[in-house]
Amino acid sequence: MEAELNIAKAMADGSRMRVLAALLRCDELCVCQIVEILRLAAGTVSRHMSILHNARLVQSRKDGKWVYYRLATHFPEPLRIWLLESLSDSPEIIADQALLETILSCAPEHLCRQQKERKVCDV
Amino acid sequence: MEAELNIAKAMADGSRMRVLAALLRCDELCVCQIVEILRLAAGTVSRHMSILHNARLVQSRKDGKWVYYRLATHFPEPLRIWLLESLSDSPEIIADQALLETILSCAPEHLCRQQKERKVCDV
DNA sequence: CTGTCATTTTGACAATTAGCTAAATTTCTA
DNA sequence: TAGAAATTTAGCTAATTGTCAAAATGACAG
Repeated sequence: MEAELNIAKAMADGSRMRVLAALLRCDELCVCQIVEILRLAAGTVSRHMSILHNARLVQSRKDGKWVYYRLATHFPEPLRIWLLESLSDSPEIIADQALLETILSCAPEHLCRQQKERKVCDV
Repeated sequence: MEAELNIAKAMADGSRMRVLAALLRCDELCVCQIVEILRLAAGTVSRHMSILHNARLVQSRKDGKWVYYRLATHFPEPLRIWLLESLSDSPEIIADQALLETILSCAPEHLCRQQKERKVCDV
């Protein structure tokens, strides 16, 4: 039961559920892109991703300085179906989806620069 | 997303997952029967059941002094499949299953009496 | 090498939650 | 109607968790 409990706990957080919903609809996302969606501190996002990773719901790939996350190949199919079906008409998820379009249309480097400037400018 | 988050939170606890697993395999259980499986204080069990009820994963029926819980008729099918498939070879769940057989074989009144005696005898 | 950048880890703090006991509620029965 | 029994609610404590800021790590560029 422990594995299933870890999975349920991993899903039992709004931020992590939003990340899963985003990953259900795009191939992969790097940490700075997820930061852009959640608008949380990078450290916090990293922690969320490690919880998802630990539950084996996502897998990661390192490309230079960037770390990309995607759904695990063994992501439980029933859960994929449940999330996809039940979250499709959720306002938050739809809003994230729109933001995701923008995020995916520019390279990760731009995002990171933007995030840094935002921090400096205190916006 | 709120409804789905409530569902995930409801499942994200070992005791509640065990109750769901038990209810997946039997029609309904009254609170004192669930107490017998979880071996937790009645108040605690009641609270767990209200969380599951609030997430709309279970529904209740009152019969005299007893309250019976069963899976909600609208229990998400993908979740039912996931739990059934992934928990079927979990040691804890298998042990609960065996205990459940015993519990179902005697009337709820006996259980409640046993629980009371256990409390008095401090066993 | 040295500095910079993206990510992860760590430490602190606030908020949430599971557990208990005890009191309150509801229902049945004498 | 009074008492007993099953369940729920309330108050409390201890443990867990989400968050941030800051330090540490790992990778690339000059």
